[in-house]
Amino acid sequence: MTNSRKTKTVKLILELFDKENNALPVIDLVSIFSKEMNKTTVYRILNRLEESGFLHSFIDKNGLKRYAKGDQRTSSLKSEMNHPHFFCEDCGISTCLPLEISTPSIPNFTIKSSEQLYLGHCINCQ
Amino acid sequence: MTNSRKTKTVKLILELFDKENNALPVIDLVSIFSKEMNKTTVYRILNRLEESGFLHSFIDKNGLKRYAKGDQRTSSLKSEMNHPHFFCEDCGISTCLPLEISTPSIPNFTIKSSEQLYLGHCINCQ
DNA sequence: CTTACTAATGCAACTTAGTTGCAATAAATA
DNA sequence: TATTTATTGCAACTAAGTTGCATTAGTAAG
Repeated sequence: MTNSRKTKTVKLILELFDKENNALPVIDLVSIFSKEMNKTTVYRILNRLEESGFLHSFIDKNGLKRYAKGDQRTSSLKSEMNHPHFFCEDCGISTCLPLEISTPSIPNFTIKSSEQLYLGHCINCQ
Repeated sequence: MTNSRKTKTVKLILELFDKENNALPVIDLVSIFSKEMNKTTVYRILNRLEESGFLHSFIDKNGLKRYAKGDQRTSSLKSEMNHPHFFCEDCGISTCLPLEISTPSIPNFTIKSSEQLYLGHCINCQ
């Protein structure tokens, strides 16, 4: 955490993820904070928070980048380590799923990691 | 197959996928065929070929749309029905993996389908 | 509590993937 | 061969994300 300054803008984003359990698209965060900071700043802060392990990201069904809290790389919690995400086709929310991913072994391929996205309906959209 | 004309451009794309077993990004197809057809045409033909079930698509790790042959929805081949894809982090090729996907059941979620992408190294990049 | 250093920000301009409207073209079929 | 209309080309657009650079503001040293 050497090269990391607790600026006002960083604090705002950290506060939001403190209470936000879903994975949010960057463009949504840009508009949420459009009054407080520039979109470039949002992109760069998210990038840094991912590098430092506070957030992780994935590409959703629409090709949009989403961020959620937690470190997929170094967490000691197995379910956090490399988990699938869920995407509600009705309301568009996306969450982390507390499941472990089993990596298959396939001849001719060396598999290092995976991205798994489950699509369907969340509890509010049944 | 009612509303589908065998135009020169459609034939070119069908021919390519006839010998292409990997999943190709649309932008690559656009540049491959830049002499033969407009990029709008490429997008629209791919769209139609997916609707008609000749191709299927997914979003890759970079958020780019890729197409590969085969129908994920109605195939009688189980491995073709809803399968994971592989993405080589070295050379960027992407292929379908002949594996079945097991959909987990999770309280509060109704899961309809999934997108699974495995990342690593292909046989040429070991 | 100043000063100096430099990470972080804002802004504007840019890139890249993908989309849209519309007039022109060319398959299909009658 | 004529007619119908799916398909195409083109140009202009949208939307997500990136880059360069001058300015601002955390932070740590004095």
